[in-house]
Amino acid sequence: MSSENDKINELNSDNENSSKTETKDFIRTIIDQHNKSGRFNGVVHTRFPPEPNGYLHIGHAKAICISFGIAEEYGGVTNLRFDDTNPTKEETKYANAIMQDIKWLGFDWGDRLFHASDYFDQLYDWAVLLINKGVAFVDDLSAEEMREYRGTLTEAGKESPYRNRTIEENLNLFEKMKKGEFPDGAKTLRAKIDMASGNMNMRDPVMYRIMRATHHRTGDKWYIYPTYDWAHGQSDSIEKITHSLCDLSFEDHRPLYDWFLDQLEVHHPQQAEFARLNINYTITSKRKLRQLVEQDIVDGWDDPRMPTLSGLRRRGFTPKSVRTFVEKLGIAKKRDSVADIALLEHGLRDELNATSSRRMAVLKPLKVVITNYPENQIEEFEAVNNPEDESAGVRKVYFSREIYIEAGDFVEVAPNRKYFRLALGKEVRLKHTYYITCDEAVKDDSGNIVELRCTYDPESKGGSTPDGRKVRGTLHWVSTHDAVDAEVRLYSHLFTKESPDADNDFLEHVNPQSLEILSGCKLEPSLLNLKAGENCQFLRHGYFCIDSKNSSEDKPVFNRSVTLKDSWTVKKK
RNA sequence: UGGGGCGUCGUCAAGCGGUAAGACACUAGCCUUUGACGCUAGCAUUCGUAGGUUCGAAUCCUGCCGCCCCAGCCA
Repeated sequence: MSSENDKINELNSDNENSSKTETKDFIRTIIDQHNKSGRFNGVVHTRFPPEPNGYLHIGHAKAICISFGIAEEYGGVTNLRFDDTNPTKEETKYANAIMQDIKWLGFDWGDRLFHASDYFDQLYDWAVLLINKGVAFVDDLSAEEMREYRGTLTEAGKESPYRNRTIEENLNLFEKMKKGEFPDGAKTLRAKIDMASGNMNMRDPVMYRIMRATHHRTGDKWYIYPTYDWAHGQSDSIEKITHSLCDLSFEDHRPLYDWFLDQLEVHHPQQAEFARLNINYTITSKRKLRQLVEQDIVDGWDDPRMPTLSGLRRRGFTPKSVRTFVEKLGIAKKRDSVADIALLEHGLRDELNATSSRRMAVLKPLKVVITNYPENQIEEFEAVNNPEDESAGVRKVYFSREIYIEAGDFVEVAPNRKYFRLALGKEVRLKHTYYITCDEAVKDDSGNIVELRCTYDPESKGGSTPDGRKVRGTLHWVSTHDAVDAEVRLYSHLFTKESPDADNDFLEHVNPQSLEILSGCKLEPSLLNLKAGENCQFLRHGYFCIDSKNSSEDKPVFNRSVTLKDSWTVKKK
C-alpha cells in the first residue's frame, strides 16, 4: 500500500517537474548525463572550429550559438580554433572576418584562439607513434589507385600492396616525406584499420599528404600536411575539449576519431552531431554563395540579400535576432529540416518594434497641395518616437501647405467600403496633424496623377475633431519644404523557389526583383541623424538602416531590413 | 547483399508507457492617430505504415515503407 502511494507521489512530483522544466535537446541531455556520471567532472568545454577559407553564414551561426551558447549555459568556455590543415585554401583575411562575425554575434573566446597548425609538431610525433605501433604505414598508391583499392559502398576494398612495409621502412619513408624528398602526391601516410569496413572512413584513411604549399601561418616549414580527419580529433583532445559539437556529416567519422584517440591513449572528448541549418528561399552552401559573388549576381559577400553574417549585418539584422532565431529553432538530428525565413524576420520585427524610433518616409512621393492652408505657414507638431517605449521621447515635425504622401495611398475611386486610404472625396488623417479631404487629382498629358489638391479641417488639429467623427485611415507624410532626398533599397528573397539548394541550376531561381532601388524618396529630416548600425522604423513601411557601403552625407542610402506585417495587401487579394 | 542517421500540425520542434507542449505561418474577430503593435479564438481524435505486448503505446517489440548522408591525398 505505502509503496503504491510512493509511486503515485513520485508520478505527481514528476509531472509537476516536467510541466515546469524546460524541454532539453539531445545535446543538453547528453551533457546532463555526463554531469551526473561525472565523466568530465562537470566541466563543459567546447570549441568552434571553422576553416578560414570563406565567410561565415547563417548556418555557421547555428553552430556558433550551439557551441558557445551551451558552454556558457553550463558555466564552461569555448575555444576558437581555425582548422587550417589545407594551406592551398586558407587565408588570414578569412580568419579575421570570421573573428569579426563571431564577436558581432556576441560571443567571446577570451584568450583561447588556437589553430590546428599549432599542433603540427605534436601531430607528427603522434604519427610516428602510430607507425611504431604498426598501425600506420607509408603508401605509394596514387590518388586514382587508392580510389580503386577503396572498393565501393557495397564491396570491400583491397589492401594496398605497400601496407605491410616494416616499421623501420615506414619510419624512414615518413621522415623523408617530411624532409621533402618526394614530389607532391607521391606518397601518403595511412592508418592501418580495415579495408573491409562498412564505414568508408575506416578503410585505411590518409593521415598525411605531401603538399608543397606556403601555409598562412607556418610558411614553408612543412612539405607534408595532416588531413582534417587526422588533425581534428587530436586537436580537440589537446585542448581538453569535453564536447565536440559538429554537424551530421561527421557522424560517420566519429568511429575514426575514437580509433585514433584510443590508439594514442589520450583525452577523449565526446562528439555529438546535430543537423545543419537550412532556410527556405536561400542557400547555405559556401560553394554556391561563392558563385553568386563571383558571377556578380550580388554585390559581394556582404550584399544585404546574402545569408552571410556580414550580409545580414549590412541588411540591418541584429545579433540578437539571429541568436533568438537559432534558439527558437532548437537542435535535432533531422537532416532535411528547412527553417522558415519568416521566423528570422519575426524575431527582428519583434525586437525592433520595442527598440526602434519611428520616422516618416515617403518612398514613392505624390505631391499634395492643401489649398485652404495658408501659404508660407509652417506649423510645429510633436511626434512620439516610439509608442512602445515612452523613454524614447518625442521629436518635432513641421507641417506646411505642400507635402508628399505615398503615391500608393491614393486611388481616384475607393474600391470598397473597407478601403480607408485617400480617394477623391474621402477624408484621411495625416499622422500627428490634420484631417484632409481630397478634392482633385491633377494629371499630366498622359493621364498620370502628378498632384493632389486637398482641403484640411483646422478643427482636426492633433488628429481628432470635436465632433468625434471616425477617420480610419492614417497616412504618413513629409513636408516639401524640409524633406530630405534619399535612396532607399528594398530587398526581398534572393530566390523565388523555396528550396533553390535542391537544384544544381539554382542560379535559374534567382529572384530578379530581390533588389528594388528607389531614388528621390522623401524623408523626415531627423533621419539624417540616424547613426550607422542603428535601426529605425519608417512608419507603415518597415525597419530600415543606413547602408554601410553606399551611404554618404550628401547622398544617404537606406536599406530595408524587414517589412512591417501587412494584412491589408493580403486582404486585397 | 555495406555502414550511419531520420520519419510527430504548412514549417521548426517537445514528448522517453498514463491518454499530443510551444513557436512561426495561417484563419476569424476585437482594438488602433502605423490596416503595425496588442488582445481573443481557431488550427494534429492523432504521431510514416502494418501487426504485437499492455488496463493503457507517439513512446516497448516485430515486419514493412519512405527520405537523407558516406566511395577527397576537402573540411
